[in-house]
Amino acid sequence: MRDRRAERRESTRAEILDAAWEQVREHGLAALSLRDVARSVGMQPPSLYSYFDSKNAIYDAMYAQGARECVEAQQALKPLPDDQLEALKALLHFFVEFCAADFARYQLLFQRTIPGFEPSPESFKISEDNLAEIGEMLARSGVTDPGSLDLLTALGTGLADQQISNDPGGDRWIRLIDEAVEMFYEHITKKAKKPSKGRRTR
Amino acid sequence: MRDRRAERRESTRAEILDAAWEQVREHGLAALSLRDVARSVGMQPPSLYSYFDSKNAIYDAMYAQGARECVEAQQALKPLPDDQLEALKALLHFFVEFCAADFARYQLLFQRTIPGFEPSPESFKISEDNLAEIGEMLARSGVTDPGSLDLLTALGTGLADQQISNDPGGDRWIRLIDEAVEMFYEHITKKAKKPSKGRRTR
DNA sequence: CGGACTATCTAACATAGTTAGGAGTATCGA
DNA sequence: TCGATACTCCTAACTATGTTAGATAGTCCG
Repeated sequence: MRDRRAERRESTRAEILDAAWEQVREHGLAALSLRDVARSVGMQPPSLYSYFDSKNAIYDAMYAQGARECVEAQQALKPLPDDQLEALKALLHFFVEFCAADFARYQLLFQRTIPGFEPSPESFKISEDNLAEIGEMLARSGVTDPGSLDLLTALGTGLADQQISNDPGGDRWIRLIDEAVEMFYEHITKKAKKPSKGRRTR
Repeated sequence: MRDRRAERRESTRAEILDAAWEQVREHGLAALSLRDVARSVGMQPPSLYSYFDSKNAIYDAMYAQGARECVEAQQALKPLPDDQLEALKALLHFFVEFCAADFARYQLLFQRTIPGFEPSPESFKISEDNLAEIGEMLARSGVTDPGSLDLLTALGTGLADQQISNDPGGDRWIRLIDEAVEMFYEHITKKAKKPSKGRRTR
């Protein structure tokens, strides 16, 4: 049975990634040490290279893993409430809470923290597809024009960033999500009514 | 003249910091290499230790420098427009553009990117005082309650983060600042009119 | 059993931050 | 002016990092 081998290999890979996540959650994303990872799975450092081509390959696998977790968490949202306002609230809650749940993962997925590391096209595609789907969800919730989409994105990332940076474990910014979405929703509905293109204000 | 020495020392420190900034802007904040810095100022690596206690001490000095730059850029805003809406716009423009102007500086000041580095109390105080002053400015512009302040903070950091992460050199999110502030301002003025504490919506 | 494949090891290399200790030079008090 | 002091800069070396090369043992298949 050749599968036995592949299976064992895959499980060792997973073990290594688990150890890496633990490391990274403990000491910071950029502080990942191959030697410590190796030690914690009972190997010598060079042995890791049978499973990953480099340290960045490990980061890449972690990125893909994190992105897949994001997809899963997002699937759990479906079906979205019919009410557009509620749907938006649900989406933003999902995003902020996903980010706040794991700082290292947040950094890996959404910040350019590690010099020399960029997710591989395959890994990045997971995020990209996910983003596209969120875009569709938003479109179905009435957010169509690019500007509004950017604005909502900024609002979401801002809430997530503040939450995880300044109140990890708390809910200071999470509590603001509903209010923020209401503000945003009122704004775009008003904008839709009077599409005064040439801005006259001031 | 003992001053001569101190002066020369100070100028060498500045030279080192300049080299460090260049490094960091080129290769990423976390990729700062003492050896390269030393080489670029014409020294051997250990010689840097006459000027800074450690690599983190260099980061700390850079942090202080960045924070001071932030203070300066902010002073240039005064006097703020009397009109509250315009004042808020000016403040957010200042912040987003300050962030977008230098990614490495942004990371150093506003993200926890480097494991093991925390700004020293003295350096952090610069940021803190600055933040306090921004708080006052906002209060004078009508943003008083903590929730609204947090909301605006999230909006600002979100715009800045999206701008510098996804459109460096462009103005995609900068263009949204005015709209975002208008949205926010309308929201808080409306909230002030009917302070319905117990939320009844939904 | 023999041969291929694979996982793992040890040894070693380059580079990183950092420390120790010494050589040379400017500064200051007497 | 002279000797002591302090300071700057150096070389050498230590530890830790990611990574490569090459050898060794174990496992699977014909």
